[in-house]
Amino acid sequence: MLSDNIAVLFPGSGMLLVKQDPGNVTFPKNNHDHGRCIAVALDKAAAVCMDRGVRLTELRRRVLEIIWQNHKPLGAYSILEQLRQDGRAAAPPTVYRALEFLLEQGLVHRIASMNAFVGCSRPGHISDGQFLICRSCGSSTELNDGKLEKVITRNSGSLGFTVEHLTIEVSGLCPHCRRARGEPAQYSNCPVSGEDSSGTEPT
Amino acid sequence: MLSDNIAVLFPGSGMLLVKQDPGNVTFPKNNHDHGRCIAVALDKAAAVCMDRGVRLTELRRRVLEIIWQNHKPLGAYSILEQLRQDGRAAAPPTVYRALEFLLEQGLVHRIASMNAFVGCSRPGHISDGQFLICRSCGSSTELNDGKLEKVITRNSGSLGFTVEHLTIEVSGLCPHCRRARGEPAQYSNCPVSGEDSSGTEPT
DNA sequence: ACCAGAAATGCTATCGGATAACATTGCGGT
DNA sequence: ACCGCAATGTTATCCGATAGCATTTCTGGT
Repeated sequence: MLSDNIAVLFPGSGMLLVKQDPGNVTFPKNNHDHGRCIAVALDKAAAVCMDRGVRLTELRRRVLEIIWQNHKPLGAYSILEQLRQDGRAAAPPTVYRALEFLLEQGLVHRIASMNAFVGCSRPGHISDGQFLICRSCGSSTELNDGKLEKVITRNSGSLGFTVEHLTIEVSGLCPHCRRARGEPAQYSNCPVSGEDSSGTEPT
Repeated sequence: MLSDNIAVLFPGSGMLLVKQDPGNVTFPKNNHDHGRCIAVALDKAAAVCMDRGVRLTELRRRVLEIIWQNHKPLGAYSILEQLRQDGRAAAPPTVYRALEFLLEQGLVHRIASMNAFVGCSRPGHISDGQFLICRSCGSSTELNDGKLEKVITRNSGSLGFTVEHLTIEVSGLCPHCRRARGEPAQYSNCPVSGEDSSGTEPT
């Protein structure tokens, strides 16, 4: 586990010490200090960009800030709308180019199942991550389970398939929404039954 | 492993014996008998629908057939175009309603990362499946790894998250395309390094 | 300080993906 | 034959994404 350092930068050194996002250690709590999430994310982003010699322009920074306004994946046109509310001239390419940059730098993730974008909780790390997305409140949590990625890569490899990119998105109910519905904690209420495992190598 | 039975139907019994899709036991070969894939898929679909008392209309059947013309996920508007080439009146809702039906019956899958649709290799089974999609040739293979689903469900559950739907899509290079590029078999050329596993319970 | 080239942004247009709302057709049961 | 409902046709509209080109802004070299 990482220690509790806040974004510390060693420019040009290729080294970067970052802090775990407090909102993502578990599922984001309704009452967490989200201002801190934003501040940390923007700090980390500045650090990563400086470290890599790329430019976190005002537009890009602002788009990142908009995405980080909460933990819910946000559509490109919602971002566009907010840019316009800033009084800025903006068209779709404005947003998509900023997003392209942020994706390249690993500062945001694209949630394919929603056509939306969410802040990366571990910028600077190269990983596609896994996402738990609540269908009720829309919040998402990023996991980075290296073991899971290895298992998939290994099973794919046994079929001769070379993995380049993983999309793993889980939709369901987060603990808060489940509790709000009076449903008890449970692991078994999943329609995805594990009835077999054909198609993959036995482990 | 299932025996090699071809689609056998017990109408109304709730039981259905189906054959493994020969094109999907491994990654689809370039020279496999795809006509058989199509015939089997359409037979299975008819069986599943009869079994469930739902109607596989001519339109729905045709859309399924179009999707099964190969193992490459197909966009809704490509389907639309082909329907029109049939001389049929068609607009987007025509396609999307047929797709909605086929998805509900588990006859096709939606590939979120491509906004496209592909035939289900195990119709009648309830599973989201996992997909290996070649970025070079576009072909996809469906896996159904119950263990993988269980691991994800369990890890999510340990965070209090109830899983309802899994999206697992892997993009990369299929064995045929990799070979065509002269790249040797390998498991390690994956940018998704397993550097850690923060965010999930240790197993 | 200036200039040239490159990077970033502005802008227009267009395409693909998806759905809402309502009209019409067709099928099954009585 | 009639009714009711499921399925399809039709129109319109919205969101997501990108191509292509013009303009501005930044950066590095002199």
